[in-house]
Amino acid sequence: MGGRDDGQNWDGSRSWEEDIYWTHFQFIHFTQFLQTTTNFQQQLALPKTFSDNLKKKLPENVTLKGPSGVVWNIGLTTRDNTVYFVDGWQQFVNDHSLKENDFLVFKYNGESLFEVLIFDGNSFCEKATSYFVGKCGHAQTEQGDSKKPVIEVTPVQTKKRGRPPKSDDSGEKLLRDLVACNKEHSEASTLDRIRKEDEKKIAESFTSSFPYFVKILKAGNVGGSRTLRIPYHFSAAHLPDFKIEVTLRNSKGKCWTVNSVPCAKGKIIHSFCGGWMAFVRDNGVNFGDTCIFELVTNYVMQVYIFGSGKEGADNQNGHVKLDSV
DNA sequence: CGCCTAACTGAGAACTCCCG
DNA sequence: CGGGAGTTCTCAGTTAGGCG
Repeated sequence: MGGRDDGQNWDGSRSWEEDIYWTHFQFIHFTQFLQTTTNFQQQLALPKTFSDNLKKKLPENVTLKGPSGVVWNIGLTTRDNTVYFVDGWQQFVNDHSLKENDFLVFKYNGESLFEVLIFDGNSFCEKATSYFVGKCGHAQTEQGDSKKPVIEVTPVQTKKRGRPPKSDDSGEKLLRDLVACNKEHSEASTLDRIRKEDEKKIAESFTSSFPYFVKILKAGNVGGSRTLRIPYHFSAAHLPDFKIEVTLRNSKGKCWTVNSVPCAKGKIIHSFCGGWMAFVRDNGVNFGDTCIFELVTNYVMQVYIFGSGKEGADNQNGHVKLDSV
């Protein structure tokens, strides 16, 4: 994206392709590198090409939506024909711990919303912590009085089903307490909503040419029944209606064999059981951790583990573990 | 709009295995 | 042989969506 090397003319005459792009495309993307010479901690200049084509449509206040789904209200100002993010931008920078050489990808929806992806300028990979801002106590929300980020309240899933946690369940209560300790916005969301939203966001942010599913582990997955239910659609699409052995492989290449059993009458809904606990133990997986299961070949799954719910004391420091084990 | 059913999930009971 | 750990199976509960 953004590659414009064909010497187009930006002083008023646009090619028809450009005209269609700027007038008809629903989403416009651009990137910005953060350089201390541009004083990015205080403000961020929008690309002139972008603002020249859009500035009449830009409102005075816009919304930045970070990878975590949390949104920030940002004020715009124009100086010397350049549009800047100003009011609220500093908060966004602080909350995401942005530093020099990081680069951001903005997706503008044509109204007032910019969705932002954040990349580390050294590793050229996305900043994993950006997905947990505002959820693990990382965001300094109390600083910004009127510009506190807020959890965007959206329908979680088109098919949100399942039993809510019992109020007196000790395991759930423990996890609920842990989450409450680590996040600023705990009052607004039920544990299930948070979990489903997280699963959805992680699933959306994770891309693979292989089929995959995301699970945030509950206490029962690593204790209790010591099983892991595979989502219906994944089971139906990729697994047979009989018991199989699935190989789970971590990033070090170490493998575990896990029994995958269809556990609902007449339906292909698999659960991991035999061998699952060995995988949990050997990889130090705890409840609250997020696992991505990527089906790389027949019954061989690459597993990525993101620790988020465990070791609450660690997370209070703002260090979100991102270890694909 | 209300009812009904299918889809989906979590929880835990029941069962099996293994080790001391 | 008993107890604990691990595995399998079933049930209860919620909700989206179809239908009258």
